[in-house]
Amino acid sequence: MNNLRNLRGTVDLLPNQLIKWQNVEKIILEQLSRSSIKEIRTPILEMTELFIRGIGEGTDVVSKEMYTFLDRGERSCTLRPEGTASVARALIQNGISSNPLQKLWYMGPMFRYERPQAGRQRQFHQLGVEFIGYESVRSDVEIIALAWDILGKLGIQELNLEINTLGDINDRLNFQKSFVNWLEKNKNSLDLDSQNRINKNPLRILDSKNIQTKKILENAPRLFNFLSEKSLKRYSNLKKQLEVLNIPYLENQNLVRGLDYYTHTAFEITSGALGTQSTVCGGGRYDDLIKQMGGGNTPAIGFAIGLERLILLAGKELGVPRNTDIYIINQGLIAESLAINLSRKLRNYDLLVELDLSGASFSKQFKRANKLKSKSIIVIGDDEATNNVFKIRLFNEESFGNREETISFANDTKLENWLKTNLL
RNA sequence: GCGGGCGUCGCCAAGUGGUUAAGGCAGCGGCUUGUGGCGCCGCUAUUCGGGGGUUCGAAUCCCCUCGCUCGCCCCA
Repeated sequence: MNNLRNLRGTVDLLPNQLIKWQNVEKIILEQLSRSSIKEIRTPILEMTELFIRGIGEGTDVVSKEMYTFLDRGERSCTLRPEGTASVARALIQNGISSNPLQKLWYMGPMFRYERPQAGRQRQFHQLGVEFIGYESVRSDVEIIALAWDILGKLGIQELNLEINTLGDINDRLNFQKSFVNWLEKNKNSLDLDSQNRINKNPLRILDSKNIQTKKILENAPRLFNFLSEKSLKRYSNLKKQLEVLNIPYLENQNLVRGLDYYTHTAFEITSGALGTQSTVCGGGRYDDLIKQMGGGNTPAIGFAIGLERLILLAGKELGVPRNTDIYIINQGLIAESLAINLSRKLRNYDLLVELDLSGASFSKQFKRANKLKSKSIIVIGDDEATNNVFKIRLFNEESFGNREETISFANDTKLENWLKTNLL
């Protein structure tokens, strides 16, 4: 056996799997286009510094999950672990001030160096959407609705939307001060991971899954109690509007999400069907990120959907391949070129045409046509080539046996009529 | 990074110390090089993830290693 293998945590997507991917992507793209959201493509490779500054040094993603290496010029490069930082960078670099309001999407591979498991790979794919320059609650609602609708268009059932608010920077700093204080006092009761986070990333302790820690946290100060009037108002407006749209949500005060840049709204969409990695969509508002990265004061909100997880959730019917409409059986030099020409003509009718290129025996070619469940076949051999005709017939159960029709290559009308009665 | 499970053909597998490593699916060839579904016949692992050891003898026992997988942490 071969010792040349793909890298751990990467996968080959084979033709039969890609049918489902392509269908899912098509549905997504249609919905994005209808929502007037424009595509942006940024490099997969960026300076390491971008993610450290954008995502935050204390985050798990940056501290232990990045695919980082030195290039030949000794520059530290990183394969992007997420898309928002790159988009922000691209906008700043290309001068967003000329158009501060933009709705953008991107789709592509992301990389995180973790142990693979169900629903988690080192190279995975995300669809990301970012609304840049929008501050209103309406934009929060629209972006959540968009994520919700994309999942809906794919026929995915039984999703849970969880929401929370993290307040603005001041709310957060006030809370953090008091929270860290409390944590220090109760340090010994916390699990080890949480103890280590006290100084690095205290907010993340909030959604610890350690049972003991969870219990102790019940008595900790709550972020919610540190929110300003304005932040609270914003949050209740969000909830009201979601209710108007009939989008069901659950409030989860422990939902803080992993990245430093979030402010106000944070949300997640999960599905029980995914097993332990249940999040299919995660997002939130990041009003300070672009300014922090050197741009102007630009509020923004976005989300990312994990495509692998989406594919797991999407129905089987999206993975069904399109049937061959016409299989062209051909043999002999002249027949070959006639066949190629005919296949081109037929494809103009948006038919799926499979041209046999093997030169194998007729019976072999028939068997292949049958294996592909082709709806019809065309036969061109020496006899036909000599007379400048081809034979065509349906190839299903009922038409078993010979009921061929002979059509001249010059007689396009007859061909078109046959197609119209039988295939189109 | 830490736990659990597993590694026999492209896929699913039998085999648990004794001459040639079942079988099924898929694939390829033939019966049938001008007409497909069925059937029949044949071919496809000197080798059991890799290395070392025990033994007269190992896919089967032991050690190491690699890989896959599920879970923890965390995320998509």
